[in-house]
Amino acid sequence: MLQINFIKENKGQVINGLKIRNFADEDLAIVEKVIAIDEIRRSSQTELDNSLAESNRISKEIGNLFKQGKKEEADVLKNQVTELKTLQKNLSQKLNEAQDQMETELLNIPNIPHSSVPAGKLETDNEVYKVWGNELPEMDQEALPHWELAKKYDLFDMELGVKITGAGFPLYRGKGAKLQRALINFFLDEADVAGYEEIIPPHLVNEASARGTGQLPDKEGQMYHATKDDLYLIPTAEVPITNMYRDMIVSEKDFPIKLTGYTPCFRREAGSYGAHVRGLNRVHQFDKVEIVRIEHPDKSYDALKDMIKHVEGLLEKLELPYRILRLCGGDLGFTSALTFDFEVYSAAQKRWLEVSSVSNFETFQTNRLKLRFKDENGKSHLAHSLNGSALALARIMAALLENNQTAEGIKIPKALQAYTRFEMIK
RNA sequence: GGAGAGUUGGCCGAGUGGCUUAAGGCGCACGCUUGGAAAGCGUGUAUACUAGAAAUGGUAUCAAGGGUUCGAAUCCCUUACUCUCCGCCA
Repeated sequence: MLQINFIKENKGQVINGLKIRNFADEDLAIVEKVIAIDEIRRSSQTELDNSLAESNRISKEIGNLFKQGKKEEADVLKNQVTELKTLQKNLSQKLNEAQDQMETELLNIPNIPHSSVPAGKLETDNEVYKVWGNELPEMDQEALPHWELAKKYDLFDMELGVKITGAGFPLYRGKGAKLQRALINFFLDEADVAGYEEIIPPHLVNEASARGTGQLPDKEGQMYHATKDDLYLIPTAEVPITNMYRDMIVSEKDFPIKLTGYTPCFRREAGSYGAHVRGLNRVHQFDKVEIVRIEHPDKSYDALKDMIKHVEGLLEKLELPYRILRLCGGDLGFTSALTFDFEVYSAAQKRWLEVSSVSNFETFQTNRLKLRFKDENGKSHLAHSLNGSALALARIMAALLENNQTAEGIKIPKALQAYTRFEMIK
């Protein structure tokens, strides 16, 4: 959520930002609208405060009069306060309405894209920021997609998942399960070396947390909801981990705050059909190691670069060809100011699979979280929050299986062998 | 799931309707004192919104929300959380 004062003071920048996000001209009116609501909010607040100050003053006087035994004079004043109260009731109703309206409107305004975000509407307009690997691996005709490989080597079983739960809940077994666990440990160890504190958070969160990171109210349908206890299954570790700092004022010295955590992630999102959602390409439950950072506003873009380096390191150690995209205005998430997506190339499917998304939210999340820091003068400011996947397992696994298949079996990259304790899936 | 006791500032803790502008202590910051330090003394020490160029004001906040009252940390209701005991349980 943007701050109203920011919108007021940077109206042109906000409108330009919305244009990069392909807002239609008539929808840009939201900016003027929210500013107008703010005017009403402020004038109602001033009026109400003045009236409250008046009744506070009179009430004190009544107390004094009672002490002096001047009951009749006090009764006159009592009536005055009673009159003020009806006025105050109206004013505070007006104020609440304006506040609610402003909140509703503000929730509809996305984050302002960073100046480097390219214009564009579709995925195809994303800017290719970097490609790693000299050429894309070629597979011969017999190369199998990962769902075939899984059958051949008994690595995971979608049908059993259906039997136990439903579509999109994979069951990993044997070397498939071990590979999964190896990847989690590998990613966590790498994050540890890079200075991230490891967290094991709750996997269900309350409404306030879901609101804090922006899953509610706009993405309600994407989360599984345990209605009896009103808890949500987390769609990513970002939610519980970032919410550790909800309603907090940290000290400037605490920066950088670097956290990592492995959790399963649960996503209800209605999938489409066909090959691109087959196997592990899109599932309701997958594992992910997330990295989260809370940073000083001056340092957040350095932090973003650092996070990109970290994710690159992971993919290079896994020897997976990848590319990095800078998302265009049309593809950029609602809450993000700048996002880089990582895609690995799946040779057998002959397509790129998104495995990581690294974003700087600037103050968009921290405003809702009320996550602030005190500077050296004791003034508080909103911190910047960032997060990224490092990495999402299901698709990494898919690419590993496909790209490393040989006539003898599936080779495990060197960096992972210490974790799997096998070199080949046969 | 049942019964009881709680929730006050950065922390501890007093406070049963107006004398609370939340006592007192600890911590922290600054100053005085000192050769230097400690002790001592003094001053200051929350958040949000709001008015103002600023200095400085106003309002709200004693877990959260609602109510009673001219006036609520204090009385009433609802909810959340914490602790103790019982039940269930890996």
